[in-house]
Amino acid sequence: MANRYRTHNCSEAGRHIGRGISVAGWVNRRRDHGGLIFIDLRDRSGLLQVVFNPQVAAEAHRIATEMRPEYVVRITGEVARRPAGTENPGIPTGEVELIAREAEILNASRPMPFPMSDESGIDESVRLKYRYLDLRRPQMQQNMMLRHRVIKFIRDFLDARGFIEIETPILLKSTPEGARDYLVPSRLYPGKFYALPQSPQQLKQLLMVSGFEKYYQIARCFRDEDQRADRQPEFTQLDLEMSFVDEENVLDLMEELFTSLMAELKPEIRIVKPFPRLSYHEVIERFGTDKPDLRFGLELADVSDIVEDSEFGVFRTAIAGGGIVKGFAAPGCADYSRKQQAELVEFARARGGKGLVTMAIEGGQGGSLDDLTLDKVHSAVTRFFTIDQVREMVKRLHAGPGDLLLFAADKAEVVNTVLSQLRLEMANRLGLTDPNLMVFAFIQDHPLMEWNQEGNRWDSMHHPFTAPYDEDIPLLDTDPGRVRARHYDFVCNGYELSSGSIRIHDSRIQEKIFSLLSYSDEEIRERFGHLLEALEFGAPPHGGIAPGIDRLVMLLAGEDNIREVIAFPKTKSATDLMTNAPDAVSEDQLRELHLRLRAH
RNA sequence: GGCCCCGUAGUGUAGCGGACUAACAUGCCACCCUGUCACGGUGGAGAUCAGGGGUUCGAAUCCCCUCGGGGUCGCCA
Repeated sequence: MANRYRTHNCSEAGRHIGRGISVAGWVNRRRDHGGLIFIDLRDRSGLLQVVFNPQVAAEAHRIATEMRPEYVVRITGEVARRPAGTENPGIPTGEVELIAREAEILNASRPMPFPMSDESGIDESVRLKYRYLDLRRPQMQQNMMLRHRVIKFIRDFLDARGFIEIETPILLKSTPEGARDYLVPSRLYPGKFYALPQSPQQLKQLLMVSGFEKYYQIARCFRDEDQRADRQPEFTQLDLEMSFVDEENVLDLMEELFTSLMAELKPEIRIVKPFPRLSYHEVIERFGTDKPDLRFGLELADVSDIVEDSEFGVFRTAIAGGGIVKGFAAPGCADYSRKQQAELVEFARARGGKGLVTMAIEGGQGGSLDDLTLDKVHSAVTRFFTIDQVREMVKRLHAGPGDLLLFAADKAEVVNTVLSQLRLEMANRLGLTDPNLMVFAFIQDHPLMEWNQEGNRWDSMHHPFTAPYDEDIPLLDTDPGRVRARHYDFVCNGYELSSGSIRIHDSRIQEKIFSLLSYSDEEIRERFGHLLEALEFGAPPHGGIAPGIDRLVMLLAGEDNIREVIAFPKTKSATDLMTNAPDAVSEDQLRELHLRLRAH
């Protein structure tokens, strides 16, 4: 698009040698030689060197002396091949340069609060305060473009398969279960509130009742919970729902979508096909978490049966108290120093463990277990075990000489939390987290409900609309904890990318679930009446999934927090450092909304 | 809500009880420089050491509180 500002962008210059062009952009760098001045001009497409020669264009040269980094300028001149020997192989346009004839400063700039080019760590609060400048940096520009391409790919992919994108409201009714809602007070109805969607869950099910059959939406979701590196108060999901499908249809679609997306956008990253499908119980057992990083082994193993009769009181007590003892082997780490091992113990304590038992097996890697003697087992607690017990443990962990064995003993949840994190830590230390490998996997067969000790009732593991397997339905009356959900998680490299399920389309089963969850008839009618009613008007069997876009783009971009792929993210404490939101509002605004602030 | 890490010129760091009148790099300003590309050279300005309180003869440095940023457990159907 040629206009009064420019005829071409920087990256196109190489194709117009010998011709006159105009370009516009930001001054990336100025090199003033007293006579000659060089400017690296930057626009979205890249860099182009501009030469100002006082003998070629005195006025343009004079203007160039006033230019400073990040000034916005327009330059007209001729594209020329650079003199032999002065080419710069470091930039794509390094073969050519623009000989300036005419220059105009469109806007000046104050000095930058932080460097645009330097990749070194700038305090994130400074970046967030000047986010519009942070986004000017090439790295952030790339992240945003990648995000755009991911979303564009998803839209094209689903459109080609007959999906319809439908927007759903941002102002909804609050549903107190699940995450904490963001609330919006109603002006017209004193004392009443809208809630922002935690996800368009119920709406997309209703769209299935409407007969759209294949729906999707790039949906903004809001959850008022504490933040993490991979969690923001508002985030974006690919929300998707289909009618007349079973699990395989949804999972196959996901596998096809993500396989083709990777091939198109990140061909250099390897993936594993077909995507592994593992049961919930299996991944908890093997990895201690429901979102395992499958790029490496270091699998956990339960050794409770081996050590329950050992002389080691800590293990015996844990097991006697209903707990377990699990461990895994860190290959080649038997030479960890006392201090390094103490670090690991501290790591475990910081994550809720009472401690950690380390056991170094002396000897070269690959050595035989038969030669193992207790004096080659270096641990503070070696004396409590027989050589047979140690051999069994080593064998159970698929370990051998040269390895460092790590054990935790406690309630199962604590052991799994500690060891799953320690597993990631050791993988990082051992360099096993390959950035060019993404292992997508599906986790299935979660329990439908879990017992809530404090509330003395059953809670949904996922949400109350998840269907149980048909064959497990009788268990709803006898043993609800054993009912398996037609639920699936989609995980990648230790992140939960997505949750989904086949939904309940039978109002009687839906009512039964609600009553098991200890909702009163009135609560059910009040909160879910519209959904139950809808299920009575010819609701088709349906199911869906909702991959998190932020986490996906984060993984594709090689970033380790989602703020790097969100244009204007909030801090860990849910504030916006640029606009200073949230902020107080005027008394007038409050009055209009029928609100009065409580003293704290 | 718990635990942990961080806060020193615009930016990134050093300094970790006295030699600090706070150093280095970069950025900024001025001057010099016609083939640089992280251009080079000379000179200069720039810091209530996050804020408050305490310990000490003496605090950027040690302790406590607060604020801000980050990580994590709980939480996130």
